[in-house]
Amino acid sequence: MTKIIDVISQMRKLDGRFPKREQRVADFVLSNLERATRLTQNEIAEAADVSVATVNRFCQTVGCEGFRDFNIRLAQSVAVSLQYLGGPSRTDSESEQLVTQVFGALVETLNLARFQLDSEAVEQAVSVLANARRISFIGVGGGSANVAREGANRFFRLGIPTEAHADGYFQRMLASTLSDGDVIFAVSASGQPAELLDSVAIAQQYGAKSISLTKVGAPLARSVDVSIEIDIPEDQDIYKPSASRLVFIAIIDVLAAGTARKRPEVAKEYMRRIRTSLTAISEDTGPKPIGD
Amino acid sequence: MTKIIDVISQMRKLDGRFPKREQRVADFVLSNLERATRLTQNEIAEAADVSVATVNRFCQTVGCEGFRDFNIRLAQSVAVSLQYLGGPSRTDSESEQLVTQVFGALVETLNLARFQLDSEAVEQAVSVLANARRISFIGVGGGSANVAREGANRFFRLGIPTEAHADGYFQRMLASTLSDGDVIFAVSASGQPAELLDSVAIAQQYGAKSISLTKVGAPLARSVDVSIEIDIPEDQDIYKPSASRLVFIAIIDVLAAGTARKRPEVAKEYMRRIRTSLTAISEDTGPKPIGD
DNA sequence: CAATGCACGTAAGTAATTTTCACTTTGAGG
DNA sequence: CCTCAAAGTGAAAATTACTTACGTGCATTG
Repeated sequence: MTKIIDVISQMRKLDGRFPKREQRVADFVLSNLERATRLTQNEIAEAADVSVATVNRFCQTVGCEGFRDFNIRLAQSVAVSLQYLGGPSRTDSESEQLVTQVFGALVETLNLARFQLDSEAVEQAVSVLANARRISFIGVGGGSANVAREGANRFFRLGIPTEAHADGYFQRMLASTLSDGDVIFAVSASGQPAELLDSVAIAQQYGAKSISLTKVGAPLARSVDVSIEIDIPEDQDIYKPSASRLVFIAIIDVLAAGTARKRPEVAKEYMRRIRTSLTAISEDTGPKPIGD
Repeated sequence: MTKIIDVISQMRKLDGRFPKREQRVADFVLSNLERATRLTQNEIAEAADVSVATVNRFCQTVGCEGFRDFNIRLAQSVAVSLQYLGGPSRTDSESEQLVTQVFGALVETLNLARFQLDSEAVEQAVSVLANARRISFIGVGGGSANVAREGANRFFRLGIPTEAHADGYFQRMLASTLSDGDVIFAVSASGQPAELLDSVAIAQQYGAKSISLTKVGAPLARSVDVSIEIDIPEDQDIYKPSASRLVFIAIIDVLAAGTARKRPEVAKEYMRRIRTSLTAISEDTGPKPIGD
């Protein structure tokens, strides 16, 4: 059996060369793509005025195993096509384009970042965070400060005392109150602010562990115990949003999820609930640790 | 019958609140999305170790008419998701898997949100924002307050005076100082906080325009001039990565990008000024993300 | 004008889905 | 602790859908 990736193209390819009655089926399906998706074999047969068997044969001609298979593949092809077509008979308005552009850029950047993430660093960071008695997130400047707040907002839900500060002086003072078992988590898109470098140095001096989330090769990255580094091409077009903050927040999410998983009181519930598309979509590799 | 946009999100939304046996089905399907697509009802029942009837009921619980319907919808959702998740990256390491999971979920949610965005509302919001003399972002609770800050952080770069407040009393007082030409922008995941509703009402009373970013059908949404509404699977589970905030921020990005487009000269000049004020601080003068 | 091969529909056979119904569990209120 | 109502569940019947086998007809070719 030939493995067909996209039934719609396959139908188009064979269009005109189907046996007479099967051609009728093809005609009907191709001109009623969305509707055909919801119909049964019988209904399609009736609509195209052919026998049920012909419809079934049509499915096989097209490369599917039978109607069941065809139906699923058609639904998928249609769903994918609709993405590109932006829905039935809808012209993209300016604002729709805007939305598509911005979201597209974000998704693209997220994907890019995903493959840059050093999983070893993530693992180390998670292990530090999971054992933290207290986590102080620091960041300066609107964006990074917000990411720091987001971090505090996320980790306190895991039962770890957290705080976030954007004030450079306060950060330094705070750092000097940390000690063994505490963690200082510095966020910076540039990785250069002296406040952060100072604070990290002070915290380390008093025995706290340090983690940074910043760009590749930044001074900050070199000064911490665990460094998570991302190189995101900042769009020079000022009208395009910078995706870096979003990526940072996504990474915070990853760390939080990983930490939750490591915390015993949380782990069980977490394991049951956390479900995301990718593990599920890519064929499962082994017995799952998840079960009720 | 409820109109379901995306069964996967729907399943996630209800995850944890299904009847016991149906939950088993949900668990299985969510962890084997792609595979589930090709299985029959019987096979799924067997795999989840429940009766066929339960599987069928599960489909209805999720908002589908029956298994057939569910099967098709699932196939479509999966197909769409696969588009954005890139190739099947074989990851063995646990932390790599974690990264993929979290990022995958985020991307999926972003994608979902994108098609929900009412472009007309976006257009209206942009036009209001572009003509604003001043924008006050308000939000309460960790997440929404952060989104509000993010909004202020984004729009002040376009040369519009902005501010963000998370304090309910302050919000109300602030609202009473607004007037014609000002804009109050309320952010809320739930759309219910009295602080926000009050503030919006007060601001409107004094002639300010109001915009809200919240969930579909929320009280807040009904009380404003321009409402941007999104229905994302609520995170009942605090251990799950919360995509909703990310989506909100993405939408803020869209609005900011749209607004920037409407006032090109102004925005450019302000961005330049901000950039120079930053380069004065750090030695690096090369192009870099504006605002740490 | 056979003989051959393909196309097609009918109908039988098989499988999957939906519905029904009776039994169980759960939880609220005595 | 009991009782009752409501909700959840599986077995099996009923329905519906899909697949296959088979025979007819039609066109092409030798």
